[in-house]
Amino acid sequence: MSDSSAETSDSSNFIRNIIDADLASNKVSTVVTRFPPEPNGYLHIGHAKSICLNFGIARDYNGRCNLRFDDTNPEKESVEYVNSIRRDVEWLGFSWYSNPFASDYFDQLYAYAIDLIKQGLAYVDSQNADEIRANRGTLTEPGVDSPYRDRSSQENLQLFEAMRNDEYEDGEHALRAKIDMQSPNINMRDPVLYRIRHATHHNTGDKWCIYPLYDFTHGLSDAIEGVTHSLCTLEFEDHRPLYDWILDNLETPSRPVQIEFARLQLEYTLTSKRKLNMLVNEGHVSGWDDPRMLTISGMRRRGFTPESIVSFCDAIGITKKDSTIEMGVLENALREDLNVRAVRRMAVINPLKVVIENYPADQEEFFDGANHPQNPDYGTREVPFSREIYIERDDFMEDAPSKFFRLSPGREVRLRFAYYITCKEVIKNEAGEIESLVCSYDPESRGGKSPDGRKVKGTIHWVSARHAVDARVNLYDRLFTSANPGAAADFHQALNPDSNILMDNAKFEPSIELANNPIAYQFERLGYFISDYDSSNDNPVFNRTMTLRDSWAKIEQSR
RNA sequence: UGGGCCGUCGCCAAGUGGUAAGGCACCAGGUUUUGAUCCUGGCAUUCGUUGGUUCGAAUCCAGCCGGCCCAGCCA
Repeated sequence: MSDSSAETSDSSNFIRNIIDADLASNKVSTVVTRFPPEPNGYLHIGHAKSICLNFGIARDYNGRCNLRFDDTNPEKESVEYVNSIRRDVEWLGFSWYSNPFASDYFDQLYAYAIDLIKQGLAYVDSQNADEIRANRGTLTEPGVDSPYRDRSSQENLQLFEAMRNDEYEDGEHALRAKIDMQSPNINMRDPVLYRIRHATHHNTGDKWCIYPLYDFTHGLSDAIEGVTHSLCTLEFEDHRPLYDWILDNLETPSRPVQIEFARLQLEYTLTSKRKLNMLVNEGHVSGWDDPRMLTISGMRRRGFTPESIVSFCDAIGITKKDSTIEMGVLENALREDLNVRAVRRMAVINPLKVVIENYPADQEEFFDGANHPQNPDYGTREVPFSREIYIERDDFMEDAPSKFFRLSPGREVRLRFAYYITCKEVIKNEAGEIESLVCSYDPESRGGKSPDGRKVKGTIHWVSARHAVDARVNLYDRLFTSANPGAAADFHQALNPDSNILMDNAKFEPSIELANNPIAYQFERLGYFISDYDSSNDNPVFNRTMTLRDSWAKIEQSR
C-alpha cells in the first residue's frame, strides 16, 4: 500500500530558491506557508497546484502550513464550502498545522484599523461607491482626492466606531487607506479597507456589520500566523506594494513576504468559478462532483487517485510564466499511477455474442487470471469459461485489414487466459446487422498456448455469458472540444456532446466487486474504471476513469 | 497608450558568466497471452530579437518585438 515511487519533490523552482536563500542567510529559521481559499466554492485542479506548493514546501522544509479560510465576504461564503475544502485537502493527503478563519482575527484587524486611523493613515470616506470609482481615475489618468480625505483622526475614529456600531446603512461610509490618489498603481489610490455590510457571517454570525477587505486582511493574517512566505497567483503582483504598505505601517508579530507564481491553465478545461457555476446551474453537468469536472470532488468520483494529482502538480512546476498545460500531462500522471495499482479484470462494454460450436453446452471450466501482470503479489482469480461468451464488438471486423490483429472471418485469435478460437460464421439479422458469431476452439490451446507453437497475433478479452454480471458503465471524455474553451466568446459552443456516454449493457466477469468502493480496476484493453458513488450489487454503475494508451486507434486514424 | 510581470524544443521546465538537465508529446526498434506496461535509441550548434560588455553570455547591459495582469465597498 505504501507509496513506492519516491515523491521527493527534488524539482527546484524559483520559490524554493528564495526559501533556500532565506534559510541560508538566517532571515527565517522555520518556513511557514498557508493555503488560503475563500469558502465560496469547490476546490479544483488549479487549487491543487497551490495546495501542493504550500503544503509541499512545509513538508520538505520541516515547516508548517495552515489551511486558512479567507472569509471576509460573508455574502458569498458558507460552511458547506468550508467542509468540502477541508475534505478535499485531506483527501489529497495533506494535513494542516492549524485551520483558522481570517474571521477569527476580526477583533485584531479592527484594532489595526484604529491604529492606522490614529496615525493619520486611514480615513472614513463618505462618498458612495460610484463617486469613489469616478474619482479613482483610470489606468492612464490619476485619481482625485476625496473631499473627506482630510478629516481629523478624532472624527475618523468616531465615524469608524459608529460604522461598527451599526449606525449606518450599507455603503454610506467606507474606511480607506490614505496613500496616494496619483499613484500609477491603482491599488495604491486610497484602497478601501472596510465596508459596511449587514450580512450574517458563517463564522461570526451577526457580530459584525463591517467587514475588512482582502488587501487589508491578508497580509495581517499572514503576520498573525507567522507565515514567512505568502504564495499567491500572478494577478496579485500589483497588490504587493499595498501588502507591504500595510505591514510597514503596523506593528505586527512577524513580517511575511508575498511571492507570486503563475496560475494553472489546462487545455480543454475551465477553472473560472463563475463558469464552473454555470456548468452546474445550467445542467450541463450533474453537479460539482460530476466526473467530467476538474473539481477535486469530481476527479475523486471519476477515479483519480490523490497521488496522481500530486504527481501531476510536481510535473508542471512553478514559475511566473503564463502557460497552458496539455491534457496529456494529466493523463500520463493518472495512467502512471493507476497502472501500478489497478487490479486487472475482464469486462465487455459493447458485447457481441460468440458461440463456440465445438465446446460442449453443459461444460464449464475456470482459468487462473493474474490480477496484475507485473506484480505477482496481487495474486490471481478464477475466470469462468463456457460455450457462449461475449467479446467486444470492436474486436470483430468483417472486412479486416491485414494489420487488424483481432477476430474476423477465418482468422484465429487468443481469448485471454483461455483458448485460441477461429471465426467460422457470422450470423446477421434481417437488417444485415451482425448478431453473433460462430467460432471453433482448439482444445489443445488451453491456457493460451498451442503445442505446435503456432503464433496468434491477437489476444482479446471476453466474458462467459452464463457467468456474466450485467452492469452499466459511464464513458467519459473531455467536456470541451476546444483546447481553450475559456477564450471563446461563448464556451457553450465548445461543449462536447459526447462527453458522457452510458453503456447500459456491459458484461462483467463475476469477480468484480460491484458496490461503491475505492478499488481501481483496469478492465483489460479498455481502461481504468471505478465504481460510482451510486453503485450497488443490485445496480452496478462504473465510471471510466481513463482509457489505456491506444496506438491501434492512432494507426486507424492516420489511415 | 500609466503601472506591474513574462518570453529556453510541439507543451511544460532546470539553468543564476564556463560552453543547453528532465518530463510530456512525437519518431524508430525490442520484450509482451492487455495493439497496455516495460526496455533501448532519436528528438534545441541554440535560449523572442538586435546590438554591446567579456577570453567566454541563455545567464550582465541597452534598444526593439510579442504576450499576460490591473480602473470591485470580490478574493
